[in-house]
Amino acid sequence: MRIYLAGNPSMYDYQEDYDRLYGLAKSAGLYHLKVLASFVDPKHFDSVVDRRNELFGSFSEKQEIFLDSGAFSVWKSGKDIDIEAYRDFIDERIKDIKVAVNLDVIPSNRDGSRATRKQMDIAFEKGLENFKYLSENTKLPKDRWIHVFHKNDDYKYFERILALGITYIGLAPGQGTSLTQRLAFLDKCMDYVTDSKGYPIVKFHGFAVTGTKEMLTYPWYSVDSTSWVLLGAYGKIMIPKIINGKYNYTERPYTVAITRRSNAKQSKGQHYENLTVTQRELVDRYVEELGFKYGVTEFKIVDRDYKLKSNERWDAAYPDGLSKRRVEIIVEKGLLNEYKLRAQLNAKFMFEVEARNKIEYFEQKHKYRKLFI
DNA sequence: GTCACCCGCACTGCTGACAG
DNA sequence: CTGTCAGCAGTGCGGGTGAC
Repeated sequence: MRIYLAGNPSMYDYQEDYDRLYGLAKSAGLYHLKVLASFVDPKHFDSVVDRRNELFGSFSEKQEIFLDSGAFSVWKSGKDIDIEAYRDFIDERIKDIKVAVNLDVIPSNRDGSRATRKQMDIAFEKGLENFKYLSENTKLPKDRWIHVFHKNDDYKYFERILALGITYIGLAPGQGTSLTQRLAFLDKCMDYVTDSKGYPIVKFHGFAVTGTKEMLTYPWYSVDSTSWVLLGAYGKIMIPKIINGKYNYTERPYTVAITRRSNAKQSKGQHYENLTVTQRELVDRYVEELGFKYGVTEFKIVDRDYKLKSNERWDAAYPDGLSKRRVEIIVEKGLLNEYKLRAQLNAKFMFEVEARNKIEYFEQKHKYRKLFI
């Protein structure tokens, strides 16, 4: 399974961040840094390529970019994507694109009402037309185009998709739905993309498959995940469980909140400061082994109209609700005060999952959920 | 003709919602 | 956490209007 890192484009603003990320991927035994970029944010795509170029020279195989068309988010904003612009974008950057997502047509109405069967059929056919157009009119070969099957799509569409010889299918369980619903959707999809024994018959990609549970339950060819950045943004770091004295990357990791501003501090056991001495030692060891530092951060209360210095930032709330605010002073950069560093540390977990979660894992474990129940 | 006032328009900046 | 974007308020300018 390939894990494409999705998420905050500003992760690639600085070379040192890219270098550290690549270093961590390499330390997990991976040869490629895999990144998901979206057509709607060309700057993201280009800065990822620039950073790679700076590290390895003008062209290198050390990176794979998964290009998302962004059809869903653009549709949500009420706009349309120009298919010719998408085609040109791809041809201009063909060297750096490993795989691209078809410009799918979203069937449901923007006001949230459910589309009729007829509207869905039309949207599906339109999506297939786009697939045909893009795979025939760009330099990207057909087997590197993904066609997406959405949460509310009719399962009969799978037969059409497969009959057209599409060999890479995206499964989109949808955001905001519960884990149970997501797993139910994916179980059903497995009837179409795997054989009777549960082995994949085509490649399939899991869109926004963020949880370890989903990642490890199905024989994905690839997934994309934002959890490394998001957890980092929420002030958390991912620490692998230790089983028989070794780090384990097939179980859900501990997520430990470490920032002093974090609200998770109140919820029991989740915050670094609430861990037992032994647990804390394990976290410290992991952080140190990966070459990260906690850093030093201090707080002070100031007037509302205080002007921040370059090493300062506002803390979330106004402590007295009126004239005063709290400022965080970054004395030394580290995991405590830099979300990018936390995200990088979290990416290491992803890299290790990917390095271990080869197809053999599924063969040995005899795959997907249905068989476990 | 001059002045005060009003209104529309473009622009700026703030805020909240939302996504990655 | 950070960036983006829509929506809204505030500002400032120019032109039109009416009172004197």
